[in-house]
Amino acid sequence: MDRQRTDKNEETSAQGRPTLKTLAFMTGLGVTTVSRALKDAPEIGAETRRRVQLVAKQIGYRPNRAGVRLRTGRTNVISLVLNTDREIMSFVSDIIYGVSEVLAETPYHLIVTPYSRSQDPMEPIRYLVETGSADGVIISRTQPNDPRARYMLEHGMPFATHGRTDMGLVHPYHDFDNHAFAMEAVRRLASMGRRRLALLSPPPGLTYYGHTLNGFADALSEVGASEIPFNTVSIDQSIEQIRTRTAQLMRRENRPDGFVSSGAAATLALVAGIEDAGLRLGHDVDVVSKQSSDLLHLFRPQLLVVNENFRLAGSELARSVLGWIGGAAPGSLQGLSAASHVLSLSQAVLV
Amino acid sequence: MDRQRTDKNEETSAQGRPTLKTLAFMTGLGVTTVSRALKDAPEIGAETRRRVQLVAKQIGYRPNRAGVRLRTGRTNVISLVLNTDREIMSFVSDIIYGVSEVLAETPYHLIVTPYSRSQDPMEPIRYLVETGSADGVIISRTQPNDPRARYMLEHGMPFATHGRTDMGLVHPYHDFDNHAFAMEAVRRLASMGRRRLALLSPPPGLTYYGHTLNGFADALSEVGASEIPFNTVSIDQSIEQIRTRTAQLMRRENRPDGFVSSGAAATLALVAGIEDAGLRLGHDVDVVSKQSSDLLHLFRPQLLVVNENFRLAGSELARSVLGWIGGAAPGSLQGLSAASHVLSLSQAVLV
DNA sequence: TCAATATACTGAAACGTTACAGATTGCCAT
DNA sequence: ATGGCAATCTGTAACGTTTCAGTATATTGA
Repeated sequence: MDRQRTDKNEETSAQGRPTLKTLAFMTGLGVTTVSRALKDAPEIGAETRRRVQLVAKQIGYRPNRAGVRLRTGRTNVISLVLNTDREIMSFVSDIIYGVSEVLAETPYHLIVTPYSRSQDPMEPIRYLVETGSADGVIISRTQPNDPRARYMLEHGMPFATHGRTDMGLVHPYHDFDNHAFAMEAVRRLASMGRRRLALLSPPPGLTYYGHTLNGFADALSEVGASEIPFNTVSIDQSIEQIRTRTAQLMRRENRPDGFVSSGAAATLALVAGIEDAGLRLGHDVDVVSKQSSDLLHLFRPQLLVVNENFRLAGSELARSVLGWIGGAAPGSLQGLSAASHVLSLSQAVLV
Repeated sequence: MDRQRTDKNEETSAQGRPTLKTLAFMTGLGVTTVSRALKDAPEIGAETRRRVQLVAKQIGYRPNRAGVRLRTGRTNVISLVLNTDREIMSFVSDIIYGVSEVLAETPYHLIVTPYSRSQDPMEPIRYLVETGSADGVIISRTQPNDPRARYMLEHGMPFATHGRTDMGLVHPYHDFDNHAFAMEAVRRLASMGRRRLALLSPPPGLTYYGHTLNGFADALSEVGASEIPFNTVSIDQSIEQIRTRTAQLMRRENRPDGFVSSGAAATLALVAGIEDAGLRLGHDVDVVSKQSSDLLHLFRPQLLVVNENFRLAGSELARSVLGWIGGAAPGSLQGLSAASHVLSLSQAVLV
């Protein structure tokens, strides 16, 4: 009996880390009271509440995530679902930071749930919903009729999409105004005297493909320019594909004198193709490209750019999911980033 | 008493998702037996084991993470700690995918724990260790004397570092052989007749800064070339900084005729600076650069590159942490990626 | 035949949290 | 006095898992 290790309440001895029981012992209260005092429940006396919170802060109490999760089902996790193959590099990095920025102020952790080419995009979503591994989900590469969004809506999993859907269902999203981008781009090219324009489009299938195409078409008729079809490639094709197709196109009789490109990496390939055909940027042809980090003007000073801020998108998406989880109406959590005007070298500073 | 909802074991009614209790009911065994059967414990009969595992697979049983975590303390989480400001875009995206690839085969989730410029790099580490939020940690931007590594070692938190330390402590790491890279780069430049070489170095403070400098110096003396000091900038400075400093350098009397650059984005700025000074790449000066995605040759075909595979690094790091968690000796979980030979345009294909 | 022993299984307790259903106290109206 | 009623506080159970300390049955050795 030298060691009273048998004592069930081992408050006195070396604790790993404080729990509600520790706090209860220190304050002389019951764990229930402590639990409630910490979350500002109304039936706790004002002084008790303050006292408990003070002690909790002093000893650095942090609720045990597993305990909370087991009891309540809340995971305090937001999952970002990413495609391993096709996702843009800067997108991944910026959006993660954007999301993190918002989550940092909250008890939420960010878990990254990847899926690869070979997998059904639904698979990670089903996993998250079935196992209840997250309180909210952020997805990208959104489609007009997106089964992932439909599924999560049906199963009551809060989520936000990067890009809009078009299924008549309402859910939070954040989107870049690609319609406006395409229009601005065409207008700019037209103002420079370009009349035969081609579009290096987003991947068909994604919603913003349509937005971009429409903006492009709307502006074409507005300015009275004509389209040179270039729909054999899109920005998620390989560098080599884009480059050779562009070169082919530029060697044709009726070649474009202006391009609108929806992706920065693709623009590198596009310009390479143009130059392969012996043509000069800013002379024979002009290119307006979206970019998400301010590097294109280093590549070719003649490039015209519109900046898309993925970090902002990440923050907005995070705020949206949290909002939905917090009970806000999903319809009130939708946002569109306006496309800036087209910037040339001297103006190109990422917002 | 129409609804026998009061029945404590509600096995019969609609379950949310199967638990051990569900399995126990279905098999007619106790939960303990089921739990053990699922993890191939020796004291379970062979047939029972098979039967339980079959049923578990059939109904898609997945252990509840919160339950396991609460009981055992194991989180089944690996945390990737990233700097929000300075981390390279492609690094973030590739390393995440590399890690994910390995974790996908396991019950582990990947959580991203960011920290920003304003924060102490130790803060996220302390958080992870104190709250026990992860079973293993991956850190980057490793320093020769790295307090994070020391802290985790002291507190028994398994981790792996991207880059080596130099504190006489042994822990898993994965590193790119930057010494070899610098040597190869210098040799190549020398073989092209370049004699006055400058180094656009990694950020001082990080371990691979030293490795790179040593490799550079070793090769210089090997080939008998001389160094033009260029230590006012490093690759994590801003594009503008690098560009203007480079232009300044290139306007000097004794300017370099060859560069070794440790980062792709920095190389863009470097080349811009070179051209600002009116000099031509491949003519007045040659540049060997590391890159992690195969874009530099689109930028300037004359660029010489060495590829660093961050995705591979991510996989290796993940494997290392898992290995350590699994009980392997930390000293056996260290790896070095050999630097490939310097590639010119025609050869430049990312491994 | 009996005990010893191995084999195959089981119930109860615990991890830390929250929700439910009380308890205790003081105060007020009756 | 007494009942009623806020205002505060508390014990117990439960979430799903693993571990501890068993129990029951069959098998063996004497």
